[in-house]
Amino acid sequence: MKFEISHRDGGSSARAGLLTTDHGIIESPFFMPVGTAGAVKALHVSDLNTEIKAQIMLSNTYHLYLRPGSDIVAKAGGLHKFNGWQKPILTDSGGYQIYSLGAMRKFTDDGVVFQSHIDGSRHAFTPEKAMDVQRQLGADIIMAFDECTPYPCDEAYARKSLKRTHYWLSRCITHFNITDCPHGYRQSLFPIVQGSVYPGLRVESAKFISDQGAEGNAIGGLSVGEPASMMYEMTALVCDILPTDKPRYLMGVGTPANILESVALGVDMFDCVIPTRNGRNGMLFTRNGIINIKNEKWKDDFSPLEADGEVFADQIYSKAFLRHLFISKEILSAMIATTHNLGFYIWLMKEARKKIIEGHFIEWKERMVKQLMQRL
RNA sequence: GGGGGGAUACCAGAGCGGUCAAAUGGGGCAGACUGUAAAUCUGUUGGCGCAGCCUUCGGAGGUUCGAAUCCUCCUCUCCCCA
Repeated sequence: MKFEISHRDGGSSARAGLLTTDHGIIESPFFMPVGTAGAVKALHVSDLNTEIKAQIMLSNTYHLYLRPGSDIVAKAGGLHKFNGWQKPILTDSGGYQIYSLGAMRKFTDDGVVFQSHIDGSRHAFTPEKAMDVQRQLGADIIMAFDECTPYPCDEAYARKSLKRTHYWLSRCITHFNITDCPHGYRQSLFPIVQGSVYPGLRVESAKFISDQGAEGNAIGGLSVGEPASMMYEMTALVCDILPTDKPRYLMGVGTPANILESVALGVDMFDCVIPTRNGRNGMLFTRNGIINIKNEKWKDDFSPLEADGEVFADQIYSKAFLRHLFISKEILSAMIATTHNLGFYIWLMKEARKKIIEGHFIEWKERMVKQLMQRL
């Protein structure tokens, strides 16, 4: 994998670059649509590729491990062959999913013992296991096995957890280095900075992560309920320490505003379920602001979803029609909303990149943040 | 013609003397959702000067301290037999 920064914004830490993988080149900064179980919900890979023009998708180790099983995906020849997506893929290690299980899991220093949310069966994940499974799945970028701390989280626990995440990282790297991708192309391992909302821990973690010399670095444990200002503060702190010449990935973020603010801080990669999940629940992100398409006010608004939108659904469908589909619980409602929202997110990243290259990202960002987050 | 049910809030449908402004669904309206246990979940759905009051359970009377709940008549419905 290769990362080359071509442009830097004058008024912020934003940068534009190219990330090269064995499945293609990605223009940064970029957003990764989330396809938890190997598919972006309500979407064909052809639409993700041709219409939405996503450059990379994200998938999940935890989910694919439980179902259909990483051996099945490996037998298919890896996730790209299994789901038909030929561009780059990133898999999350499963740390976050297991954290989300709440009472159904238990962390130990060796790893995590958890129960499947599907059938309650018991499983154990260790750093080595997370590497093995991700080798089998065959994503271009794989993530270290970490513990995502909740918010709030007391400092003592955050410190203990951080120590564990760092210990696990060492084991991930060791195991990663003695294994190979069984599908004949290269994979990169990204470590994850933790430390909750404690500056001291974040700095310590960012230094430790930087010292690993990975091809890219991630910031985790944010956007878990803390105030946005705190998230930006931690992100800024960490970005100042992480290597400049390596891609930075802010995990799980976020709203259009969150993303633009973080791009300004020097983040290159994002993923979030908001455009897909909220889309399925009737929330549309548009260039003028946020729409709850289920609201009565749209019932006779026959204007297109997004007059200047680049995705076919933006032009073809009206707000009133999409509202009708949602109210009628038609499957197409989820497809249209997902297509629109992801199209919007990808467009937003492309615009951000353009503004960085032009050198006036920050002014544009200020204007967009206000505009994009207002409720229509 | 004879016999037997039933009429409850937008709809369906509980309640069968006080704890009922009235269960539960659906529908309506609104909100939430940030490395997806989510095509999910939550709130709300008679009125008002809203920790209280007012008007509601087909209509009109009546019994009772007190009725959606009991009695009488009326109206409308549904079912069975001729």
